[in-house]
Amino acid sequence: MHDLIRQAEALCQRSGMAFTAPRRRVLEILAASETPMKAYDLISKAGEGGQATKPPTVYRALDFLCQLGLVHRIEQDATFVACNHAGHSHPMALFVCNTCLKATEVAYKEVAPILEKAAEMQGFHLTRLVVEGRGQCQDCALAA
Amino acid sequence: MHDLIRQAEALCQRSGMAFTAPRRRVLEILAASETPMKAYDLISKAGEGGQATKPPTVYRALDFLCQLGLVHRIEQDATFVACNHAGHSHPMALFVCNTCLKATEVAYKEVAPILEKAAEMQGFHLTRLVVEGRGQCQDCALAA
DNA sequence: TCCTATTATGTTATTACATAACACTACCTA
DNA sequence: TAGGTAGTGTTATGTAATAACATAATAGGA
Repeated sequence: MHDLIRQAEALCQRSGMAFTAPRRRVLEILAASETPMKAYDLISKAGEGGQATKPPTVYRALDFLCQLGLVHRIEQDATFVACNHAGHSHPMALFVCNTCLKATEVAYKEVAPILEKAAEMQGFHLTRLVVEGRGQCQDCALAA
Repeated sequence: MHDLIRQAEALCQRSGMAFTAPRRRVLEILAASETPMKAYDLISKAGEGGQATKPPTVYRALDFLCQLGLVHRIEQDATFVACNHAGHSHPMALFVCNTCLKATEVAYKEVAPILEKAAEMQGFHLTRLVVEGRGQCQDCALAA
């Protein structure tokens, strides 16, 4: 987890962006969470202790972190996860366990070209791809 | 478009479900729309003319139609489209044009097994898959 | 026929998700 | 030191979705 923060600092420094307090705070909370978090849980968590934290602050931090690839938004249920694979920017699918709600990242390197080709066949040029899933993770399968 | 309605009727009859007025209304509006629609646009559209239509009515109809595969929810932006390929239930990716906002459906038959396998390698058993994209459609590319 | 279970809709209210708009601060640089 | 840029703080509001409960319609069995 501290890795992630250090990585974020490095990444920002390299690209001349500021790793400011709210950005750090949001990333810390997400990195410490076992499961993807909803925006408003994040907002209240960020507000614990210190001063009140309001939606725009957190959403802005989330936008920033998503752009850097340090955080992913899971579209299915509007949650956010810290990215385990920050740095490498190959496309990642996010599979969420229906039981424990943890997210598993899976690379889909091989799949992207296929979808791009299929889209291109219909004249559609892809610029962004979202691959997500639901199911059961290993731990929960074993526990059942 | 009338095809879709007839298909819906047939589908409901076969499975003993009622193709009721609000369900028909919602499907008609979506089928007539060029682009995916937001829920609240749908709600106000459904309320035009006749009696006021409220969120739960429309959301219930949408749930129903989604389950039957007659409508898809696009997770990226929380919009809904009527399905061009109703009946066949092979998995479909939805690619949305950034310019005209129309959605293109693309089959991803070949891709599903690959992702399933990749997930399984990490012990994750997939039960639902979401594949969506953004980009530029053929018409908009030609127009540019 | 009448009871009852089921299925679906109507309605009110509320919860959850996200952003617009504007004021203010810090910092860099010309 | 003026002005741009990037970021935060704050208020208010817009947009998406559902909980909870009441009501209506219909089908099946005694």
